[in-house]
Amino acid sequence: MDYNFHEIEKKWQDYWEENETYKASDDFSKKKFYALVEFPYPSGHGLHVGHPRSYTAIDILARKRRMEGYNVLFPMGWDAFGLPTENYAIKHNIHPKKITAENIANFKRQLKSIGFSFDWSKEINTTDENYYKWTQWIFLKLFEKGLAYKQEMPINWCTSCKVGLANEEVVNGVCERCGGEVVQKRKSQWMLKITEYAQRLIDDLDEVNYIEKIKTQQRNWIGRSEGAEVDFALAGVDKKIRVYTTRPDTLFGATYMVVSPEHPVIAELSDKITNMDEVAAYQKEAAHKSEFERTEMAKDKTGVELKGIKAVNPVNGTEIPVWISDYVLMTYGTGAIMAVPAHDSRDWDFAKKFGLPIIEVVGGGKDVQEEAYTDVSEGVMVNSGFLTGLSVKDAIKKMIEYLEENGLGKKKVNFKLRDWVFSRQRYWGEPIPLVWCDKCGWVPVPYEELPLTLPELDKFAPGEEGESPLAKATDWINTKCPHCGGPAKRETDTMPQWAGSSWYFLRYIDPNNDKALASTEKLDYWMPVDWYNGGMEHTTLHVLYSRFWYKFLYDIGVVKTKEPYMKRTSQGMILGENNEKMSKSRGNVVNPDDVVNEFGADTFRTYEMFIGAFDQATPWSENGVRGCHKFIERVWNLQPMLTDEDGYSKDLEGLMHKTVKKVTEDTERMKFNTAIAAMMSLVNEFYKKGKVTKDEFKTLIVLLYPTAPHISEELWQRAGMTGYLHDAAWPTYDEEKTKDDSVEIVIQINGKIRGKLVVPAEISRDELGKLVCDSEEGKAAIAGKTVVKVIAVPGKLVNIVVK
RNA sequence: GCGCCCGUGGCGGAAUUGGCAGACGCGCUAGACUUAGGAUCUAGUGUCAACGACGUGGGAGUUCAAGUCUCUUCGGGCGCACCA
Repeated sequence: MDYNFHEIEKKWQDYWEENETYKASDDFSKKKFYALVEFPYPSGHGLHVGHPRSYTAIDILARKRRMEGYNVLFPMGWDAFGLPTENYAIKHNIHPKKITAENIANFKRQLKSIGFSFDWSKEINTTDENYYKWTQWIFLKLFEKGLAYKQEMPINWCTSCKVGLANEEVVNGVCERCGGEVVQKRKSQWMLKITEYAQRLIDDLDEVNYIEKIKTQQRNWIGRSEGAEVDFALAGVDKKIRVYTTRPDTLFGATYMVVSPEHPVIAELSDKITNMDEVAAYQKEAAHKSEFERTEMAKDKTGVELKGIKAVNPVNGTEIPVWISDYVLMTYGTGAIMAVPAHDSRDWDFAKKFGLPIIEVVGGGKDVQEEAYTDVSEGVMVNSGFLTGLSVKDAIKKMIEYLEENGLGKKKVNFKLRDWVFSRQRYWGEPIPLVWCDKCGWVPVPYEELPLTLPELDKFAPGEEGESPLAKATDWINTKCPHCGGPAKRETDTMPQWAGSSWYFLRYIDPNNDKALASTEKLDYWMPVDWYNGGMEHTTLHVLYSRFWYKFLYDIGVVKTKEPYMKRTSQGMILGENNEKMSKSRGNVVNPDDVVNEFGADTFRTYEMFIGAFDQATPWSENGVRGCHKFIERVWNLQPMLTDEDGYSKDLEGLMHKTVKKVTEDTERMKFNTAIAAMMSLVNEFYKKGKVTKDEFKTLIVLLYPTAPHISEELWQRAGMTGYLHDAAWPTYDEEKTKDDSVEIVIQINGKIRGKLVVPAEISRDELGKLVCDSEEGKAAIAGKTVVKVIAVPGKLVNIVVK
């Protein structure tokens, strides 16, 4: 009766597949549970041990929900458009479609070998024409509603991928994907107006149950701030410069202005500016700096005064100089600021460097000539005319009222979030279904002509200047305008990888529908996703983008809820044995195939969950894997200890109920490591006794089933239980029976442990105190001293304070 | 620089509301068995000058009682990074 996991795991994987055990039901009268994990990008490297950490966790929850009577949808698919495949295609001159198919086959084999309870009948692939037809459909809807627009603008250009990047894809000034240098390049790009949804993307976070860290990151990324726009007149010129400030209260302390080097006012005033050569040189210098250099330069401020120009402070009429500096960004606010060096550290640095005046307007801090006073929660306004004496909070309110009454400015909310750069000059992505007609402008490809499929090419590399590979497909490009019938050209840009993943969870619901992205009936039943787990790295990319698309689909009536995901959790990273990030170059990569072959899928799954706290990074340990394998084998070897007795034996009844409670609760809290520890302890108890009743064994393997499904099913069958384990119900526990009749109480004297006493569990505070004081241990401790106080905590301890 | 999280044995990590620190696993030690193995079972395993004392990065504080709360400091991680 050796534990032959190869045989057992194959047997049950085949059984589940043949019988479609985990197929979601179309019975919409049942309560539903939509469990979702991020679908993988099928790279050539195969599955990483990090993928199964997320998948096993949600698989455990999906299996538990089925046992609790839910109709569960737990699907899987492939996010298969993307650069690595395309780069491989370019290098080896193989069609990306072919590479994608091979990679998917490998991923699928690996996932199946681990025994996840995916409903494979719902499998999707973002590169399927019948899938991206609907990605294109959503894009056309966005275009129709004015949320997609083309604009010439400076974009983040990855010099290595030769592709434009969204702001979200630039990390520390380098490409998020390849680490290549990112420079600014002017290009005409398709943009999506995610900014129009900024406020709703913040507000509706209140309605969902994401872990707090994710909510915070989303809020920070959207970056809402409240303040005011203020117009500064220019002396002797009929022109105004508008600034945005979150601190209108400090307006009396504005001693100069700064506009960004790209600000249009500079060109408009070029005949008034007396040092235009110097200014132009600075503009040129700023334009040549890459994003990386601009952030590197953060320490030392540079700038040039616009000589011949003076602005007028609207509240006190003072004339103040105007400067240009690249610390002011054209992409935020109005591209111009009022500088208050006394209460802003950046302005302070600039003022000190260029000898500009510093006027204190909020009192109560240190000398503003020495340091900017920015934390003004306690401050009171000084030198500020009608604001003097007010708190900062009241001063902000009063100043906004004043500005609005006098037509000098108004209250304004700003966001850091920028519109989403949606064009990629690449082959392996969804073609943007638009046509350029010289007469009609941008015309959408008619819905009935979707999908607009990729043209067949034999070379996939982008042009040196970054033009799309599609630009070479002349037969494909030249077409007729759907509107006027005249000659027209297709858009050659494709969509970014985030397009397909922004709505994939909707397609799972109805993957073969050719009339709609999914039927309304099915969408209404299954949405929203009940529990979504994935990596932290997708918080400001995928999660934000997909929430935006979902809200748009809500607005046009496709879906009925405001938010796609009710709950979002995140797993920690699995590191190499040396505590470093797993990577080929570090030589510390663990291949899931090797673990499954040597120890089996059940051991692999158990270890993935036992490795450490689910949300924290933890190093891999082969000895840890062996420990879990030993546990699985110990469960197997309980078989000869099985008795014919029914029910729980008297001495283990409490422990059985406690274990059911612990595993049930810990699973819901994603404390998988402690749930497994509880099962290990239970098995240890069975070994100590040398026997286990049928019902005790049954409870154990039901609890173990979500974590280690193959061995559990096998043991269920071998023990002669009726039916199949996957049809069994999740065990219940009796709260009363989890409580012991008597408990051991710790006796403390002045906080030090001096003894222990077993007392009845149900006992009042007073009784407990008395009982302990009257006990031998208590008496001994008190002897010869005065009792000052007795603190009794039922079920825990009694602390006697003596003198 | 700002914001958030984390510092617990030789290691991974436990510890609802402040209430026996170190569950569970690894490793280590000893024993049993034996077809001699990376097998299995049993027992032990925080530290020390050891019937006691000390112990959750360091220092202070609140409390009858602190890993848990407060302040401070050091170390590590993540996020944002000139966002006005």
